[in-house]
Amino acid sequence: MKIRKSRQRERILELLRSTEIHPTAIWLYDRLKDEFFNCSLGTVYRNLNILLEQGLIKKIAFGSTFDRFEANITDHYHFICDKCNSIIDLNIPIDKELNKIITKKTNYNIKRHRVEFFGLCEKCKD
Amino acid sequence: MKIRKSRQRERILELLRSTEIHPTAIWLYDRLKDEFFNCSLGTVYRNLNILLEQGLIKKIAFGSTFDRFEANITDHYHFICDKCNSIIDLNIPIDKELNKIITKKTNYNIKRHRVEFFGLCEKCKD
DNA sequence: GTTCATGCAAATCGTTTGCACAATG
DNA sequence: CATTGTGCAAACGATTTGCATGAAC
Repeated sequence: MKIRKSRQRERILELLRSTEIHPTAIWLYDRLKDEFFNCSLGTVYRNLNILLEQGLIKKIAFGSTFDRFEANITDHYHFICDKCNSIIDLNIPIDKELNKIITKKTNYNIKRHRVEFFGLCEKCKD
Repeated sequence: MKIRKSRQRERILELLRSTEIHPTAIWLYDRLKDEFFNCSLGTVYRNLNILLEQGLIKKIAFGSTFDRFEANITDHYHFICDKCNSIIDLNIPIDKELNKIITKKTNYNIKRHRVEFFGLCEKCKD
């Protein structure tokens, strides 16, 4: 199955690349409507899945609640505000040795890890 | 609102304490039915939420579309198998200094962090 | 006896999917 | 023109909720 160009998908990628807020599907949908006023949420989800398969974006999954997406595909950690739930990319190097260290300690063959830090963000801390 | 004793809730907690598989709500429901043959999924969810509020259990919300639960409320890291999705408690000390270190580096007031390691478990690695 | 918990079913939320039509190459 | 993408609505899976009845205290 060949992937064709689509103005909607291009715009979704642009939107994701233009923001740091790690949007939800509906957020993208709301923005997309400004330009494609009849577009549907289904289109957003379909294109998000295509972009994921293409490795152009990443999904941040939180169990049964909603997913969030980001175009920053470099490996990085997140800070998540306990109050407003904003997600912020952390500009700290990921610990490449950790997988090896824990592999040795546990005997599981660890390929990658994910870290989230929690607390109150700048806006919520007062 | 006062919380009363309930045999169903007691059993759910027992079930969670007796297993290491980090069950889903339906898994608990299936077990609960053996004893309370008319019980409902709603009851399971309601009681899980009460137990969560009481701090007697924890919810594992990431990685998939549904939540999983555990009665091990001590702070610990998880290993998650990429193939069979089993979740295994890691018996390694959590890094208590990390919150402070990252607080200094980022200037966010970090209260806690969570780490998940991914790879293939014993059964799936071959 | 008052109030909380349950069972049941309907409702909700995020996401996926089937189908007829529109856009791409 | 052959095929993929879209809009729409219906379907889906996990979880929540409203309501009448049952259990706890």
